[in-house]
Amino acid sequence: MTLTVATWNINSVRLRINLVTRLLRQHQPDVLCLQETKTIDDFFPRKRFQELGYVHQAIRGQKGYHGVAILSRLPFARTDTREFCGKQDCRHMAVTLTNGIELHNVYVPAGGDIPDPNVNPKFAHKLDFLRELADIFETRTDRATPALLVGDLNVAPLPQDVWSHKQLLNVVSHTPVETELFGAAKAAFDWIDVSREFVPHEEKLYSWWSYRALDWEKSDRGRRLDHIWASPSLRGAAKTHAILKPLRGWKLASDHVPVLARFET
DNA sequence: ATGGTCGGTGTCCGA
Repeated sequence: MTLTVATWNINSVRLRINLVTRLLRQHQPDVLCLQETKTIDDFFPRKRFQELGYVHQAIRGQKGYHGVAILSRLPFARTDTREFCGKQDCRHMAVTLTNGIELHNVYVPAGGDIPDPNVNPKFAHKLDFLRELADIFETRTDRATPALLVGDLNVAPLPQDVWSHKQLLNVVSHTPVETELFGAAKAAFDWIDVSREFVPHEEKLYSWWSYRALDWEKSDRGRRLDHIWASPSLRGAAKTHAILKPLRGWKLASDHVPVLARFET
């Protein structure tokens, strides 16, 4: 089995379809997981992906906000979507490939600005979402199933996943309550943090740079919000990994860059 | 300590 997977918060798939096709041509992943597609399914540019060989498509979008999609050259045995926190927003899509790998594409709520669930319902939603993410896999008994969980998880868990650990401890995405719940979700299925299998914890590693910087590259105030998790049954299977930082410099860039990994068993 | 920029259901909301 070989599988190359890519995840990218695209921040409007219709606006950036040309960037997506450039990524697919250059890197040719088998499967691409998108978040923040920001379109209803009727307007999703299915044909553009079909033309590039990504004929297997699992799409779940809504008007204006959120939205996830899995575009694949490999066929699906099944597709599934979950409504986290009892909400209808489109934040999860799962497929099982015919090679047996189960793939979850997740878009965790950003959580708003104020890191207090008592005054900020968006932050409360984010914490609930992370708890549910832990619960789903905690209760699963089929630990042998090869599985991947990728997406914009909107948490930078490690001190070196942000430009300043100290200055971001009270900033949503890096608060202790978030990183603890993130850790619990990760531990619930013994998920492997694939990016950190390749890059030591002591090294800075980011996948997102704010639009608000005058010069994103010069200030380099990034965060690692986008993740690829692999189940323990895939330990050692990840052979290559990349976070495509140069794409942040593309014209009309998303504020997130793609994360890629290649698995071989 | 603050403000800064994006995209879309656009003169507001979510990120």
